[in-house]
This record gives sequence, C-alpha cells and structure tokens, in this order.
Amino acid sequence: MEPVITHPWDIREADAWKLQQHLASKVIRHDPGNHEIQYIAGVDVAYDNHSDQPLAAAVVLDADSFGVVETAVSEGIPSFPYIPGLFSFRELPPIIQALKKLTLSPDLIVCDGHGVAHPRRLGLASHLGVLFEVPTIGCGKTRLVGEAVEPGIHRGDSSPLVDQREVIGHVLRTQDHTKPVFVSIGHRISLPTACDWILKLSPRYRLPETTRQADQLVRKASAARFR
DNA sequence: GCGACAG
DNA sequence: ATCTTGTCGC
Repeated sequence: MEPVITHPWDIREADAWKLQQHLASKVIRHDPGNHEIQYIAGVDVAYDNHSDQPLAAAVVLDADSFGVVETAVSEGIPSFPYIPGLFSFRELPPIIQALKKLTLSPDLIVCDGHGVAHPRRLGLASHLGVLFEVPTIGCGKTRLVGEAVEPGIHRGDSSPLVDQREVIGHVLRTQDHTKPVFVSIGHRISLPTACDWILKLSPRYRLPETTRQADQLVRKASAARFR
C-alpha cells in the first residue's frame, strides 16, 4: 500500500497549519459509488517512555468475520512532539510506514482519533485518507472540538457534534450505559455510513475491533522492542 | 488573560 | 500515550 501524496515531515509548526488548510480542501465527505468493502484496517501508535520513539501497528480485518488477516509494524521513525491540533504530524510517519508494509490494500481504515472533527477539519483520519486516497473514519475516545448533548444511554444512540454551526461528527454510544465515542468523516465516506461501520465493528466492546486489535498488537510489539 | 487541548 | 492482572460487580 503506497501513499498518493507525500510531504516533508520535518516541518515547522507554522507550515503544518498551512498544509492542513490545503489538504482539508481535498477531503471528500460522501460515500463512493459501488464500493465493496472486503478489508478494514485499524492503526495505532505507542511510544517508548524514555526516547519517545514511536512504533505503529496496522492490522487488517476481514469485513465479514472481523478476523485478522494481516499485520505490520513500523520501526526506526523519529519522534515529533505532541501538539493538540497537529496530532497527525506525530502519528502519521510511523503509521504510513506500517501501512506500506502491508501486501493487502484496505478498503477502509479506522483511526484512533478524529477526522473532520478538528479545528481546521483535518484530523488524523482525514489527513491519512487524503494521502492514500482511501476511505477513512475517525473514531476518538474524547472530544477535541465541538459541542454535543449527551446521547441516549443505549447502543446505537447518538447526537450531533457541532462546531461553528457545522455538524462535524456524531457522539455515538456503542454499548449500553458505556461512555460514547466520537465518530467523524475521515475521507471518502458519509457520516451515516461511518457511524454504521463503527457500530458494526463494536459488537461487544466500547471501541471498534479494528482499534482493539491494533492496540493489542502495538502494545506487544513495543513491549518487545523497548524492553 | 484564562481555560481547553485527539493520543 | 504511559503505570497494569486479576478481580469485583451488574
């Protein structure tokens, strides 16, 4: 799997802001026609406590069984500091390297973080989607921007996440009486379809299986490498 | 000026 | 993000 667009990652904060503004204009917020989804990928990143070196894991699941069909991990990627709003500049370099190692091409990628639910509408999921020209969904555990009323307490209940009078995502309850997740369009998908997938990918736990599998793998890989 | 701030 | 397995409770 190869990115369609590449950038320098040794970029200064001032230029990163400008780049986000440019890439945000390329985000497609609707479903593609006749798009069969066979493989869904999940990605996650862990950091070494002392060197702060990142390690990303990419996991590909079969869209019907949710079984893991392929995995890959990155290595030797330099770290970029965590700056709210510039999260993708910290996590994408290792994630891209892991994705490039995959032999299968995912038809959809679910990210641990936001898509357009971002100050400049280019969170991690959208940034990744535009670079690879692949459908992506942002599924965050906490809010970055926007306001929403508390959704109902049952699985499937949701409420719109609004910022500057624009609906930028949905706060979705994936399990009864469990804290909701923040779903947003990443790229090449509609918000309703994104929510359908997140709900379908979360049959038993709060977070989607893609995120859970990627998290498990990255945790083990980083424990093995940074010990 | 103060608080908020994906992972 | 990271500290951290089994265990108590609905």
